[in-house]
Amino acid sequence: MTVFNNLIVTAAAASVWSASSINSGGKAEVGPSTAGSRRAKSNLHLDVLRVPRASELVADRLRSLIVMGKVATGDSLPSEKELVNQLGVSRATLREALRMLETEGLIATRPGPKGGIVVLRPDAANLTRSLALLLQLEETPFEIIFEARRLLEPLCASLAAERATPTEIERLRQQIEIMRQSVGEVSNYVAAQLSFHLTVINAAHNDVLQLYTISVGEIISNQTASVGLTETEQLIGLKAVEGILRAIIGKNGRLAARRTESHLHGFEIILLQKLAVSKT
Amino acid sequence: MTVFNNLIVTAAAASVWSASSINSGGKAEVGPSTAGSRRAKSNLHLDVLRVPRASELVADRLRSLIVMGKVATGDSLPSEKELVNQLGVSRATLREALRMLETEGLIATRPGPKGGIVVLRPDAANLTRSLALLLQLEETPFEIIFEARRLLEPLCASLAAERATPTEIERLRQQIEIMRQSVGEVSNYVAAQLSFHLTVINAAHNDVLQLYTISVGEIISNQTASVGLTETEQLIGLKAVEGILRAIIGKNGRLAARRTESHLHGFEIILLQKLAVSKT
DNA sequence: CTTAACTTAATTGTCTGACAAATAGACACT
DNA sequence: AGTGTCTATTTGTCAGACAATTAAGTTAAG
Repeated sequence: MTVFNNLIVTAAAASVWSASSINSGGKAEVGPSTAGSRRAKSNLHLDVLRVPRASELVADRLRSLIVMGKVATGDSLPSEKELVNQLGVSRATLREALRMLETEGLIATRPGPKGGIVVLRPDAANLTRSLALLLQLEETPFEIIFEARRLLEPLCASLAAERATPTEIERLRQQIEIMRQSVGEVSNYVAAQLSFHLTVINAAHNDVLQLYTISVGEIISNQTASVGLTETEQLIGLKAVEGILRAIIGKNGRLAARRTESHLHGFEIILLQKLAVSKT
Repeated sequence: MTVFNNLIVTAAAASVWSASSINSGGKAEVGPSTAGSRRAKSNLHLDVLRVPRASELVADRLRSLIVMGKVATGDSLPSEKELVNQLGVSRATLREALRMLETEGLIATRPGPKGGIVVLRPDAANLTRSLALLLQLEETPFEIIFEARRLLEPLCASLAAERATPTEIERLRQQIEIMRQSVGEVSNYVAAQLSFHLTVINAAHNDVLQLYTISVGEIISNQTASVGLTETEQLIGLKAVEGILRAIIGKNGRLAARRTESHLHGFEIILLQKLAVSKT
C-alpha cells in the first residue's frame, strides 16, 4: 500500500509528458545543432528560471496546509486580516492566491461574520470543468464523448463484479427498487438511475477510474438533463439495470461489462434522436 | 458530427457552502416533513441564489472570448490598463479574474514590454493537476493508479489497431527505431518510449480517452522519472513495443491490448521494486 | 565592427488605505 | 411569534502609488 508522497507538481517546469499538447504534430525539435557558434557551447542544460510571484508562493503555502491535513475540511482558515499579518503580504496579493485556490476547488469564501475562508473537499467537479474546457476547445463531437463513457463504465462494471461488497450490492438493490417505484415520474426515475450508476462506479474500487467515469458522465448529463424519457423507455432501462445487477451478483465481470455497454448504447441512441429533434 | 454548444458550466449553482457537499454519508434530509407548521408550505423549490462576484463575471467574459475563438492561441489580450478601462472594474478585481483564468490554464502573464496577457492552449497538464490533487487527498495508493493506466492504455491500443492511419504507423516505426538506437542512453531511450506511447494513445482518435490516459501517465512518470533502467530491461521493453506495433499493423485490437497490458505490467513490477529499494 | 554599459518606456507585480456590501446576532417593538 | 433596526465582522471593490521586470534603443569603449 505504497502511497505517493507529493503528487502535485508545483507550477515550476513544463511537464515532460505533454510536450506539445494534443496537437498530434509535435515535431519535438530538440537538437542542439541549431548553429555553429564560435564559442564552445557547454552541454550543461539548465531549465529556464521561473521567478515565482508572491501570490503563487502564498497559494503554495496554503495548499500545503490543506493537503497535509493541517486544516480539516469544513474548517475555516484565519481571516484575510490575520493571514495578511502572518504572511507579511498585502491583501491584494493574498486575495489573488485565494482566487487560485478557489479555482482549484480547495476553498470557498463568504463575507459576513461567521463567513470567511472555508476549506472544501474537492470533488470530481473540477476534473469535469477541466475536461469540458479542453473538449470545447478541441470541438470534440458528441459521439466521441459517448464512446468514451461506453468504454469506461463497462470497465467499472466489470471491476465491480469482482469487488462489490455485500453492502454495495444491497444498495444497488435498493436503488433499483426506487427506480421501479418511480417509473412515470421522470425526474425521480432519472435521479435513481444516476445513483445506481454512481454506486456501480464506486464499487469498482479504483479512484482514478471512478473520477474519470464520473466526470465524463457529468459532461454528458449536463448536456442531456433536459430531455425526457417515455414510460416505455424507463421500463427498458429498468430491465437493463436489473440485468447488470444480476451479472454483478454472479461475479460475472464480462457479462456485467457487456450489459452495461449495451445499456448505455441504447440510451445514447435515444438521446441523440431527441437532441436532433429538439434542435430543429 | 454534432458538437456540444456550451460544455462549460459557469460556477452558478451548486451552493458549495452548506450543501454538505461530498460527505459520503449524504443523508440528504430534504424532506419538508420536519415540522407540523400550521401555515401550508408551498412545494415550490428554489435554488439558492448565488450572487456572483465582479471578478467572476470578468473571468466569464474573458473565458468566453477565448473559447469562442475571438482571440487566438498565442495572441495577447489588451493590457491590464485597457481592460480596466473597457470593463469598468478596478485593477484588483481584474487581476483576481486573471489569476482564475491562469489557474485554468487559459492565459499566462509576463511583465515588461512585449509582455502582457497571452492566450494559451490548455493541455492535459491541468487535468493532471486536478487529478493529482484529488488522489493526494484520497491517499490513493500506487497500485490503484497503476491499475488505472493498465486498464486505459490497452483500450487506446485496441482502438489504435482499428484506426491508426498510415502516417501514425510510420511514426511508430520511427520511434521504435530511435529506441533501438538509444539503448544504453537511458534518458534518450525513455523519451523515445514515451513518444511511442503518446503516439499510440493519439492513434486511438478519442480525445477523452486520450486526455485521461495521458494524465494518469503523467502522474506516474512524474513520480518515477528518477528511476533508471538496465540495458536488459531496455531490450525487453523494445521487444514489447515491437510486438504492440505488429498487432496494430495487423489491426488486431485484442492482441494489441493484451500486449500493451503485459508491457505495462512488466514495467510496473520493475518500478515498484526499484522504488521500494530506493526508499530504504 | 563588435561588445558592453546605460537609458528609456511599457507592462505586470505589490503595497497602502479607504469604503461598500453582505451577513449573523442582539435587541426592541408590535 | 414575527418584524424591523442596529451593530459588528468579514469579504468585495476601488483608487492611487511605487517597485520589479524586460525589450529596445543609444551611447561609449575596445
